[in-house]
Amino acid sequence: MLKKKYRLRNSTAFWATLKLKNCKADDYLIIYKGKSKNNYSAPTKVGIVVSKKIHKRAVKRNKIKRRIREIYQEAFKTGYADNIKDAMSLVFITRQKVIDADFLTLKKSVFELLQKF
RNA sequence: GGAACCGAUUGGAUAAUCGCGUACGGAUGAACAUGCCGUAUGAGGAAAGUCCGGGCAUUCAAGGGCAACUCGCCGGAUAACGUCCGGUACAGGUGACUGUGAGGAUAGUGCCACAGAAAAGUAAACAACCCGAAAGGGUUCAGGUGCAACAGUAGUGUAAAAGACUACUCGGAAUAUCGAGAGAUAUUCUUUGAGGUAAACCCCGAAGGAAUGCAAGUUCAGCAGAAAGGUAAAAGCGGCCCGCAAACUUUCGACAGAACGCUAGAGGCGAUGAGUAAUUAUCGUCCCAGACAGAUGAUUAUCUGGAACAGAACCCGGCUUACGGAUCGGUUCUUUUU
RNA sequence: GCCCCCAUCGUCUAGUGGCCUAGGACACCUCCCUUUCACGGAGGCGGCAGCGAUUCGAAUUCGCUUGGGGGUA
Repeated sequence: MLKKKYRLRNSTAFWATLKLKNCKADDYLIIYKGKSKNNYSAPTKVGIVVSKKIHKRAVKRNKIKRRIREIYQEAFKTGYADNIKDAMSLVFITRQKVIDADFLTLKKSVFELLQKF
């Protein structure tokens, strides 16, 4: 899982990232990429949005969040996420179909989207 | 052997790799560290719905009254409750057992469509029977209607009938006994023995300050104000009134970071005593999440099986709803054998 | 998280417990009118979120569930 420092935590940062509209999408996810960093040592912060419309129950929403974090962590290590390392922030917005996706298809989807940047 | 009923417990485990929150400790280092390492610990029986009751906090003003709200067989338990336990009555089931929003309809008002003579008045305007040439008079049992029609069955009686009378049953009242009480049983009297609806208004009884909810509130830091209205009357103060109070009110704009609140509690577990039980007293023992874009996951293997419902957000006690299985205890009915 | 509100034809809405087998407008379908379309006229289709309870009787009263919407820094 991601540590606290790697997470995007306030709503102004979320809005700043979303306003840039630098995004890629498929059936399951939309990924927004934030501004490039000034200071290279600053971390790339990640935010995940799972709306209540996707599923009513908190358990399922939490599970989706955990899976995406896990996948991001793996992508970061294996080098799939190299081309977003210069960004200040990254926001994952989930779409309706994500509730049907299992771990492997979600993983594939995230990796492909990250490569597009 | 089969079919049921009731209660209780459990709510995945183990291993491997990678990884997260909180607390404490350690090493490097002047500090800083997207820091690093170690140890401990880390979601539920419903954490859910937010339907009740409390604690806690703030506001209102010191108080009084009204309105409104809530509950409703009896007794007990509890901090409190609309909850729980035990009992009563009624209803359902062969039974174990289960269910019940279970005060009052002569305190009053309203409503009871259609049908029906009539839907609650000292009732017959359809119809039936008797008398009479007719007009009309007498009787209201049975019929039909309807959710509901002023007791039911059998007889006596009568022109034919009718609680008109008799017996039994149901209902009501009184008295006696039993019980803490709701009530139970027995005896006697009674046909003046006059419907339903209060989850319609309402009446009676009982208890409780009210409102707002931790996004309550407290502290620190930071901060920016502008325009309009108003001068003793309006506006303000928990719904209203009595009353209180004495300078602000409205609109627009800006800022919204950190800490406390925050988890030792009407706490858990065990033993003994009291009680039918809910519960409670004493003693011993344990410390068991505290986040703030919000921590328990991913992959693989095995275990009968690709294991249900589902994620703490100030904290407790309930209720309700969702749920794949597994285990234990008690009880009933029925069949067969002895 | 906390606190509230709502649910009636495809859409927008009426609706005193019985007159409701739920009314109206627009939309849709059929027919008439017109050379044809539109307008107009006649007719039709189609609904009380779900499950229980109270009541003789529930869209309406009560409880639970489901699905929407709003407020609150």
